[in-house]
Amino acid sequence: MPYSLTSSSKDTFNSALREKGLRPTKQRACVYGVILGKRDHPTADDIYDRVKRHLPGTSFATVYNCLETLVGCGLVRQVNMDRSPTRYCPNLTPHAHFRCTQSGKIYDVEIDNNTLSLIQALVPEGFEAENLDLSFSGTGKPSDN
Amino acid sequence: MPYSLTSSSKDTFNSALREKGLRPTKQRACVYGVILGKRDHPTADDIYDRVKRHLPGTSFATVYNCLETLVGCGLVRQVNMDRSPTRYCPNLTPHAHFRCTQSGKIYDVEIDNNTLSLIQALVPEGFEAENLDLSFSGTGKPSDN
DNA sequence: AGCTAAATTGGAATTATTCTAATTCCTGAA
DNA sequence: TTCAGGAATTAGAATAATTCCAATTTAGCT
Repeated sequence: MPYSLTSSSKDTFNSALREKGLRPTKQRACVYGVILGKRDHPTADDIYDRVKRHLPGTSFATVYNCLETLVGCGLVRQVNMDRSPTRYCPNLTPHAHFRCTQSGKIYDVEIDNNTLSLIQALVPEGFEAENLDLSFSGTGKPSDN
Repeated sequence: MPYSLTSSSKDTFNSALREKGLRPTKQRACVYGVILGKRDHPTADDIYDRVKRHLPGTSFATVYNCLETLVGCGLVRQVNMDRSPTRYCPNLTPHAHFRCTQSGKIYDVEIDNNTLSLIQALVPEGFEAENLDLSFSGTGKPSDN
């Protein structure tokens, strides 16, 4: 049973890939689907497990390939926290991350426009920032412990 | 010829370690010294090379151990940019980092107090941030290319 | 000086990720 | 519709950064 995307996310998916001349394969759709389906900032490993439930033959290399492709198409974001395995996130709005050092859980943190523009203004003259990463770590919700 | 710290940084070093009941060994002093001596955000590998020039017998494990200790004492900061090797920085003031994707160089970026407090205010109710990481990547100074 | 815990050492182990070469799959031109 | 050629996937090997481990050395007390 291949993973089924909703028709709206399938459109997003198809056009993002076609725009880059890439093929919307079932593996890519599945990887995208599992990331959209459970927005818990899964690692490549988590994603591999979930994808295998839908497409049992899928290899690790394919999961990594698909993730790279999806990131390249702007469909998902990579979230790197310290040295821990990379996590993936379908939230494309500008936002920060908070990691609870006790539970390891990662939460999205909204960035309001005012703060966002002040942050962007930190970049010195002559530098051009394409990417910004903001993350916090500390103790999270009491329910995490 | 063991690395010699200036007397003021030697004081900082000694008291930071003593405060935690740790010993100010020559390897630790040397690792701290090379990080202070060339503030170019070196990797563990870079640090290893530099330390070996002063204390030839030093092992990789020791460099990692020392770095962990120094970070734990608050003498240096770890800088993680994406998946690249961890870098180390003796600048303890609140600051962000900018990585030039062409040259790989990392620059410190000051954060003014106003922006800093707005960033801290992003952390939701009930969460307690101990750490904040802000980094940019993009094209840096023309001289880098 | 001698004891004890802390630190260092070299090398093996681990872990996430990337690479490689072979195979399979799509797509579009004939 | 077939088939050629590029794109994607696959399994497994390779890599790179970091951590672990057991043995040895060192430093700071008594």
